[in-house]
Amino acid sequence: MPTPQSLTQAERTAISDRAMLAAAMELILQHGIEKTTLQSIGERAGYSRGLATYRFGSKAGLLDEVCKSISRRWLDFLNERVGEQIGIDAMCTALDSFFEFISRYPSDAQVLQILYGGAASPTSEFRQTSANIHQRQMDDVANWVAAGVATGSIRDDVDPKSVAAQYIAYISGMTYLWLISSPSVDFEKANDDMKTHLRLSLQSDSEKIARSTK
Amino acid sequence: MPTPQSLTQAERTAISDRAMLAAAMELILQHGIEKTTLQSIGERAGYSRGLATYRFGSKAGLLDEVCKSISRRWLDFLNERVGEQIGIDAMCTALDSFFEFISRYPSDAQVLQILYGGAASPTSEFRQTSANIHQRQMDDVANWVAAGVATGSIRDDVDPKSVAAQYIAYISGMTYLWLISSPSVDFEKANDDMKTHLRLSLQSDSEKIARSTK
DNA sequence: GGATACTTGTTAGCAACAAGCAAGTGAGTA
DNA sequence: TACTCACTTGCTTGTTGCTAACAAGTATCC
Repeated sequence: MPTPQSLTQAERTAISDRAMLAAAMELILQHGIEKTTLQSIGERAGYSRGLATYRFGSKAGLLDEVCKSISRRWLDFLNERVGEQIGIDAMCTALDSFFEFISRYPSDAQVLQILYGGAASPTSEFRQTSANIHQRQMDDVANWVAAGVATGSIRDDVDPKSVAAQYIAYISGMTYLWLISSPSVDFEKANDDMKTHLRLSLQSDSEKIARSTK
Repeated sequence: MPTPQSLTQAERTAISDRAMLAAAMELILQHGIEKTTLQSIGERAGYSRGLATYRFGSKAGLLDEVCKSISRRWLDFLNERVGEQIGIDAMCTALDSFFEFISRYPSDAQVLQILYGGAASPTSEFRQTSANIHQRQMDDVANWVAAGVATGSIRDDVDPKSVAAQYIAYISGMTYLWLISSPSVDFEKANDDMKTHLRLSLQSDSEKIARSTK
């Protein structure tokens, strides 16, 4: 048994793991992916130059973990807010949530987008991770749309999968533009306009009447 | 003066330049950015291991050139097709053109998207290039929208810059999704739906009547 | 003869792996 | 319960091959 001031093996790895993921995020944000070295990550986390390689196997393995770790936080954040909503309401809430996430945790959002960019390279070992996350989000949106069609709030001639692809593409592209040219893109205004356009292009006629007579 | 079978200095650089850019594209497509070496580019182009470094100064310099070279082809392709169109017509034609470009020159489109991804990294020396290209495209779209508003075909309560950002974000995001998960994204169908949604959300009421009575 | 395209020599830094060290763990014994 | 000793696991250091980048040299053009 470890003494009070000592740690179990599991605690030691948990601590070093968190320290290294945090260090990796800082360094990626400062210097980008290619100039972030496994050596600097280990040392900034307070360990030796070799620990990052030992723990994550390779640079790609580490980036994959950072990617998964941030994605998990984002998906939890999103689910908390969207809850059981469906249809256009869910899509609008998700847009608001995304803007809130970007405002509250800009570092997380920036690093995630940088990693998604790196995942575009063929043979990138975390391309699959990015593809899975995007696919999962598209599936969620497609379900919201399908449910909206089923309950009559969304026009029945829209294809849920196609709308979902457009919606995720919009968010992904908007985040990219925000990252590479922050000042010239008014994310919040674009989101507000997007919500208007979502209603204009997806809402069923009956729903339009119902909402206008309120 | 060079003999018939010999070449002028300008011709020599033009030839080696083209050969290296082509080699770089092939290698990036096969192995991704980080596993593409300046040595392999020079050698695949039929030269020594050092020429790529000598000509482009650095790896970032070379990637920047590849990025600019493909972007130029795409923008020419687009301008040929959109011509003097404005408003929703220009936006729809641009969507069709983009799908045509991706279908006819998939390698160009893939490499360009891979490079845009790499440009997301801070300190990436071609981040500015990507920002400029995206900004220029957004400005063009904003002008189309503004012209559409001016001629009455687009509702006058839309903000051209905001719509332009959404439109470019959609194309950028869609290309990313297409790159990382080709089979599950039906680009053509999404584009067709997008054209419908553009009309539903942007078209002015007078234009809707005019088109429906045709 | 000078300038320009291109090649070869060299160096510092990196990822990745292997071998070693140190701290934690758990079964057996009394 | 308390101690021990073999074993496991976290972590560090030594090393190698590869790469970008630069400097110095050679060949081709002007």
